[in-house]
Amino acid sequence: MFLNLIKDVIKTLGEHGDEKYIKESEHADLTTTIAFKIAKERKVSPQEVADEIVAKITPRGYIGGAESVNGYINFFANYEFLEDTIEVILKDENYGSIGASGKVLIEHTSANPDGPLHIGHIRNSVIGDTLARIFRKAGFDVTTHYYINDMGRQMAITVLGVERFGLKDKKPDHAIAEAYISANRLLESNPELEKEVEELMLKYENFDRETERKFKEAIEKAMAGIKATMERINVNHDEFVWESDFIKNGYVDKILGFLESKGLIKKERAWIIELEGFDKEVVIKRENGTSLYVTRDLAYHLWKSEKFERIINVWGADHKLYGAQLLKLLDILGIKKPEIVFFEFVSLPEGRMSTRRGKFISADELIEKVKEEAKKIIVNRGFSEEEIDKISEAVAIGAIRFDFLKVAPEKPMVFDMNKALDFERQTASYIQYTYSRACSIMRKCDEEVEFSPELCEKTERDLVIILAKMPYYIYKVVNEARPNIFAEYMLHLASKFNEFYRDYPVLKAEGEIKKNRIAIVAAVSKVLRIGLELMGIQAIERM
RNA sequence: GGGCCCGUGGCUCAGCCAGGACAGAGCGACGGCCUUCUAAGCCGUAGAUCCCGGGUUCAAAUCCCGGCGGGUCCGCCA
Repeated sequence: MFLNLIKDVIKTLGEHGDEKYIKESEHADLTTTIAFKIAKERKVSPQEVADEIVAKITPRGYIGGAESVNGYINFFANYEFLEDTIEVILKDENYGSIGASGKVLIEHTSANPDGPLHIGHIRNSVIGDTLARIFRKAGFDVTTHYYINDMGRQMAITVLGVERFGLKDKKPDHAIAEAYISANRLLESNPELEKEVEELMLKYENFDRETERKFKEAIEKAMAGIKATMERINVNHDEFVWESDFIKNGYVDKILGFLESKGLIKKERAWIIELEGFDKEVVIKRENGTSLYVTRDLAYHLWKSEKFERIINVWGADHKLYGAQLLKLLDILGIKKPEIVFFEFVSLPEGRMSTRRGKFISADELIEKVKEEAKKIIVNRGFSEEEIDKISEAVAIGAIRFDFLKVAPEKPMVFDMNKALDFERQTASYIQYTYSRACSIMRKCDEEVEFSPELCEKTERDLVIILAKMPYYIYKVVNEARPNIFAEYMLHLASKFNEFYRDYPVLKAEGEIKKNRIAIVAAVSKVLRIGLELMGIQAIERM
């Protein structure tokens, strides 16, 4: 809805209607700073220009009025806009869609199957999964991928570890991690075992059946655990793609042929490509004839480009240089390039995490701890055991997801367990609580719903405007791939509703006023529910 | 050493791309609000050299240059 308001402002402004200079404002529903730009060119005061523009324009569509203040041109929505907003929200189950279309691939998480997901992976999952949810809502046909790096050195070491130390009887991904960590220790004190690792890798790439069986078994164990964790935090993948598939299906050969035909490959002993603008050359085939990660990844991207219109990868910032090289190579080959969403590392107060060294906080551990803390809060509220478990699980998962989601991807994070467990600062439960407050009102009334914009007080009007903005934020996330701004939006909405809740009684109101407020509460609860769902956070009706 | 990212009240963050209306939230501190729709809520007070120094501009947290601090990358690893 808000997007329509922006369109109407652009129409109203005519030749001065540039989206870049149209902004949200605390002084108006929308404002433009275009007069400042024009004033600069003409060397006159912005106020003059703004006055001049306002005098000329005729408000169109949803624009109820325009004013010139200090060089800003402010726009206000009319009653019709408010009315249509509530109507659309109450009627449209798919509120938030912006009518986008096309096939989009989002690859995220893709953690090596050598242990459980840790809190760094969670950041990737949460960003990726939330983007997927929001893109879907926008209207895109989204497919999500988890790319399983089954061909790496770390997998060979894992297999070695499983062979030497076996697997303990615990959650399979944790058991795998233990074997992997032990194998790394063993390797450190016995460097001669390197040969064994190399041999495993070589055999795997050459499809030695027995080796394949061992790898597959270890990987599937790890993935079973990883999948269980992801399911718990509401992270879904449509497909799990194995790196080795791209050797088997011929795409690696295809990409090598492509590169060769472009005359890019320098065949020394290994196959090397020199890339303009990069210090180091890229090796795409080892001396022993095997492929490298980048080779298979190029093949994967060729495959992606054939099937999808838009490709998004969610990667850790440590892959930035690699990503730039990949994009450059794809560019040279004329293959559709992915958009890469980089996120900075999550570290612990004592330093960076490492699965190999066993220095990490697993997602499972975090979930359990946060859940215990959440339970403490509701244990004396008269809920049944079952309800307590359900609510604390929903609250814990919400808290974890929101904690990662609300921080801009480019910000490095230092994870603090005490803060993760502090429910005073948990903003997800604030939104969930706000939703259950709205639900509580809805449960207690069965009156008619009838929205009357002219009856709205300031807070109520503000609230409706915020409701109207949800599709606009979806539009922004889809364009900027920054899901944190959606989290911000949801907080803003919840906060405004709580203000309304305090000042405007619903059940005690009468007549038209009551019907009007019920309409507002109904719309708010719906938008909160949809918004929470988009963040992968459960909307709970009682807490 | 070079590339990239980050540096905003005591703490955690938003705002920076497309410069403009008093730099916004939350936590923490202090003070208030439950015979009234769930107080996991609300209101108020205190608290900011927007890392530092230059520059561009009528106007800089935002753009440019130079520093400082932290992170990260620079494998015939993935």
